[in-house]
Amino acid sequence: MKAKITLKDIARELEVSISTVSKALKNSEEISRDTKEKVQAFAKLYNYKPNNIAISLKNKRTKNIGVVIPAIVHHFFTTVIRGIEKYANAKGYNVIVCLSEESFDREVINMEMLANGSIDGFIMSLSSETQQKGDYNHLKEVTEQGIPLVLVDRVTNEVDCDKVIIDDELGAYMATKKLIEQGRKKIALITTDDYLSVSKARTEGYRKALLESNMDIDENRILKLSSMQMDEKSIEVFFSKKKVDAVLCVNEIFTVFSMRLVQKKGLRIPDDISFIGFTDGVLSRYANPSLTVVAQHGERMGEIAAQMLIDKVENENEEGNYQTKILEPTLVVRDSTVN
Amino acid sequence: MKAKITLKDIARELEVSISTVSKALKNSEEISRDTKEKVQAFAKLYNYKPNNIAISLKNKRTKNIGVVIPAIVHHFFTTVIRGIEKYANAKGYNVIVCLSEESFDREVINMEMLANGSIDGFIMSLSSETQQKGDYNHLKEVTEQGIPLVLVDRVTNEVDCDKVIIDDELGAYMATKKLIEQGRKKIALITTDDYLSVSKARTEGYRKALLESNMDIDENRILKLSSMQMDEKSIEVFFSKKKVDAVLCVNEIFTVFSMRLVQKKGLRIPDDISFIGFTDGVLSRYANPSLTVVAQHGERMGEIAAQMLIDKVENENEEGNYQTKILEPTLVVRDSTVN
DNA sequence: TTGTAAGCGTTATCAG
DNA sequence: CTGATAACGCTTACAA
Repeated sequence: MKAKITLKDIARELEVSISTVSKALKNSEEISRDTKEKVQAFAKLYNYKPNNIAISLKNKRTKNIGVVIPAIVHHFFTTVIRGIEKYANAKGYNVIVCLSEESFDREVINMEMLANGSIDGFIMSLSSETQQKGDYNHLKEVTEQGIPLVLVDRVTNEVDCDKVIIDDELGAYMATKKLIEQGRKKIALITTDDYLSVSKARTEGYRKALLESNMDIDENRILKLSSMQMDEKSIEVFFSKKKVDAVLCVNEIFTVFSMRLVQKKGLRIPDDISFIGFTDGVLSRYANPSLTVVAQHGERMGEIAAQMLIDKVENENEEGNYQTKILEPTLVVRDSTVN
Repeated sequence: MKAKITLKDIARELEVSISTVSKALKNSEEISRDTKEKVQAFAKLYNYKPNNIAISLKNKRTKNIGVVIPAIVHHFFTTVIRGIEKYANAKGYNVIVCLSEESFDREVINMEMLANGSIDGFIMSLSSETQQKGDYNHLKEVTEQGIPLVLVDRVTNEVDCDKVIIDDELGAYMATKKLIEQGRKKIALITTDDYLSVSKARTEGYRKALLESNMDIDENRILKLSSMQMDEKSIEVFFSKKKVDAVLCVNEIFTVFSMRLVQKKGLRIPDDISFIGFTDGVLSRYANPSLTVVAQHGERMGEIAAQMLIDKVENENEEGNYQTKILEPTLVVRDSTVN
């Protein structure tokens, strides 16, 4: 086992000073061609690589960005991470991922862990428990410390920082409009509790589209479920009681589960009943029939968030002056709606 | 903006030395009750938290573990990460995730980036390109440097280190046996190129089960696809040409896609044709019909890997002496097979 | 009981 | 052209 070699080691072996080695490796003008060659050759031979930690301490820059998200077994978040990784890596940054698992406490703990010097900035999406509590002190603290923060998808107005979201209201509006255009009269909405910022916006888009078409909103056709776990029972009860000819769901899983349910009852999709979901993931693509969805462009969101963050990290002058980037959702039409 | 406070700041304000502050905060016996109280109160007031980077430099321990995986938009890897996070966080470690995106070069770059002091150890799963090339020098290098490494799922014999895998051969064997027991005679296998360690093992399990039941192996019933992208065309061609009554696929996507295909041709699942896939993810759970799968217990694998790694990190004495943990797969029977 | 100093690996400033 | 020194923030012998 050959342990990592340091500047000191090189200096000792070559009988020069540490600073000479440091400069030589940086190809400094100050150092003679001779010495530089000697040092560089030696360094290459022993595969010298500067120690990141030491550099971080010196520069007060870690080149790490902290990502705190509620869950990772969700296709959407997975694409966001991918986008972040892509941009961050290209810029020489590493991504430290922490999962809050929808828990407020875990979110706080993770942030504190990272805020003590481990990262240069945060990208995060709020846990549902945090949104429910409405307690954002942990976010305010990091921003007050001057650590840049970018909120993605699940955001709040209570914190001043950069944000990247998609226009969820518009997405739901587009989807609902689509269903109306296809002549659907009884359009249901399966969503989660309103404290989730995105669900709330989607519900509004749904209402807006109905109102605009002079269709009345039947509150009985709106099913609100917990965002924490999959509540299959409630969905079953819902479909056994309500007669609807179209359904908009706020995520893939609700949609696919519902589709299977109504198919078992003998309904044909999209002939008897249409479905539109949110998130353009594998579930949608490979469902049977394939699912029409509102695509959220998670990867793009991740990239933009990373870009905004790294911008702030590298130009600390432009503090304040926060932006909210709103991406347009896209309707991806597949077989669960009439074409 | 109140920037982070350091020991130095506290020392200056309280007019004591830095080491006194350090000791006081650690409740050292050496320090008088008075001073300790004063220092601790002040520290609490200004919310002092030690700087992780400085501590890392001092201890030569980062409390970070590096995870390099081929992809994140794969349910299986996602569960592995979750398992790693769970154990690592409980032990006070952060997880730095890097994606190789199935590319050898990205794998190498990421590892080099992290190996220069950013992490205490690696958990990784080989990219398919790496397995194809068979070039493992980047892994050997880190182990030679004394950085602990745990390989997960996609492993190689060429590198001496801890490993966690599931018994893929057994999984495929169990699945195939199941199909045979149900009276299936023409069992197809949809897999990926053999250089992927897991695919190879699964193919062997499939063969073994057939041989054991004195069924002959029709090579035409084995379809090998690229592991890099989803090759829908080939699957379509395959099913248009072959008559089979059961299919074992090495992942969820192949399975679900195939199921939809044959359903469109009017076949009924599982009456006319049965399906078994690998990976117990959302796709399987919410497919129609729900999918019988070989569960790989990714989360458990992640936890075990994290445990093995942190063990090695914290007891560097027990170097060498590598183990390979082999988990048993489980057959999760759902509706795509006769029960 | 408190403080000084060295060290972790680098870089930057300044003197030689 | 080269090297000593200080500094980043912290810990820990060792002095005082």
